[in-house]
Amino acid sequence: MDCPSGTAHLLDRLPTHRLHEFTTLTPGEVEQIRALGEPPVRLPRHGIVRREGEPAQVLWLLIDGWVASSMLLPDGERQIVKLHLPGDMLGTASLSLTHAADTLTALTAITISRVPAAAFGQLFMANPRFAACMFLSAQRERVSLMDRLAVIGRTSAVQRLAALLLDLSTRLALAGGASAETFEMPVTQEQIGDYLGLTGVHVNRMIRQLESEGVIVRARQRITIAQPDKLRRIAAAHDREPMRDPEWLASVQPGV
Amino acid sequence: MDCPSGTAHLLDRLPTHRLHEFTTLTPGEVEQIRALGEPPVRLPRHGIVRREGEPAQVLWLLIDGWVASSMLLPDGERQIVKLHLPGDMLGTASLSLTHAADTLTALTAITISRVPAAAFGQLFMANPRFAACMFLSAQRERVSLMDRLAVIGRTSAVQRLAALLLDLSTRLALAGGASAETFEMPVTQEQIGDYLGLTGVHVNRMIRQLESEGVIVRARQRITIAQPDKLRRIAAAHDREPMRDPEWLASVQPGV
DNA sequence: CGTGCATTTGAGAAGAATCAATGCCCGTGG
DNA sequence: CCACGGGCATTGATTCTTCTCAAATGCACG
Repeated sequence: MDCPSGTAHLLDRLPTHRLHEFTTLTPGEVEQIRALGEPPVRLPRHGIVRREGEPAQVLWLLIDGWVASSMLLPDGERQIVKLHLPGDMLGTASLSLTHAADTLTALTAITISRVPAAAFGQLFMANPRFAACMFLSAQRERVSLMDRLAVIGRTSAVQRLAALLLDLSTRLALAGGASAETFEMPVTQEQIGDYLGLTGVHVNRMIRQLESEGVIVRARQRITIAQPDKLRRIAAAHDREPMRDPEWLASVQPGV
Repeated sequence: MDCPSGTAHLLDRLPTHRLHEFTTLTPGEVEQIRALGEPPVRLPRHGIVRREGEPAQVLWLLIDGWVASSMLLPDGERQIVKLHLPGDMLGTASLSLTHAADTLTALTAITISRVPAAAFGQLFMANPRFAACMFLSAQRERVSLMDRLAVIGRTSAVQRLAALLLDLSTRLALAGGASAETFEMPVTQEQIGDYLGLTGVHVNRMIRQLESEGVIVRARQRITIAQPDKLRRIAAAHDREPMRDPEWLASVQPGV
């Protein structure tokens, strides 16, 4: 309709599994969400989607590639707060602020579609089912952050690494359908350190430890979880089951 | 109307500053929210509001007292994920799950009012302004957790302690109106440790360090921040400005 | 076939945990 | 009114994990 750039078709590649996490949205609703996005844009690795401190009234749909959400501390240290995979919405947390709290950096070449907060907000106010999904999604992200807090605050370096590997494995499996025992990890060890609250050097030692114990196998940045059970035993993380179709959400009929 | 217990009037004491964080709700809307709550109940110190793993489709309004939201790790370690103050809603993150992720423990004697998720959900679906406030509130909590992740992952023990003291001070100030340079901290040093990812012993050493440097003064559990600027310099935390009245939220008229 | 980023390895230092003992405050019961 | 007990706070000595600094190696890409 109003898409001269010819990249709008890329939006069709947007993975929708995250949209159906709490209830199955209708095709019409999914289309409404897709329609929020501006024509997708590609960004190279290391490209910056937006920097912390910038105005926060925007968000993005991540169609392809990995993005890190990170925060800079005054003393120059960096904490990676979340690793975004395709299908994720970026920048939603900062919608609650005037200025963005996190920096969004492309870890690989990426394809994203920008969504103005106003457009998002209008759909939110107009479609309660969409609103409920976004609300529950935000709450689910809170739980993930709570889990991460527990991991970083209370577990050892190997445990943290194990938790990360398992988390990525399950999230990639949800996105791809298959069970992701082997996957690419397009991040440097220093970035893993920034994610886990460790130094890159120490991350290296922990990786080699898991490797030497035969728990994982590596070939370049491709990781294979050779002994999932052992890895789970090390990580000691919780299984979280999302609440699907709570009665109050299911009680409203889809608008279209 | 249907309040035989005689404690419903306690709901009038519910601090409402958290409800007006993103837009000023009408008195009618505030009343709708209050009406969600069942007659308030008191619980003694150490009382457990709900345990992790229990069904999650409930939440609570905290009318008075302090509550810790904590998670237990398989190896017995505890992480306190959030300290709730009066006016907070408890249990909202776990609404996205079938089983609660966190345990809610009374740190002082408390007064709370239970809200079934169904009642909350119905208001959410019926009133988009309420929904928007709850959504933004959840996103704001995410930002807080992100900040905490950065603090725990990337800063030293004193810095973490300083950040906690400042956070409590500002939150209490928001609740009470006054600038809270002096306040009661009804938590043991071990609980502070569980919150900061440290041991109680080490928390003690850090407290005494701040004390010996004259940054804070203590009398029992009463803390006075003697040198706020110095404490801020130590903590190196970010100021976060909430987004008030985004256009999309303001564009919908209050129902009543 | 360099050149530059990332990984790997080692040695020593620092920060926080652990273990253990002592002190303090306060409520309780004799 | 005072002795007693329990929960916290405080302190010291020691250990452990992780960081820091530094150097060497490896790998991909132009």
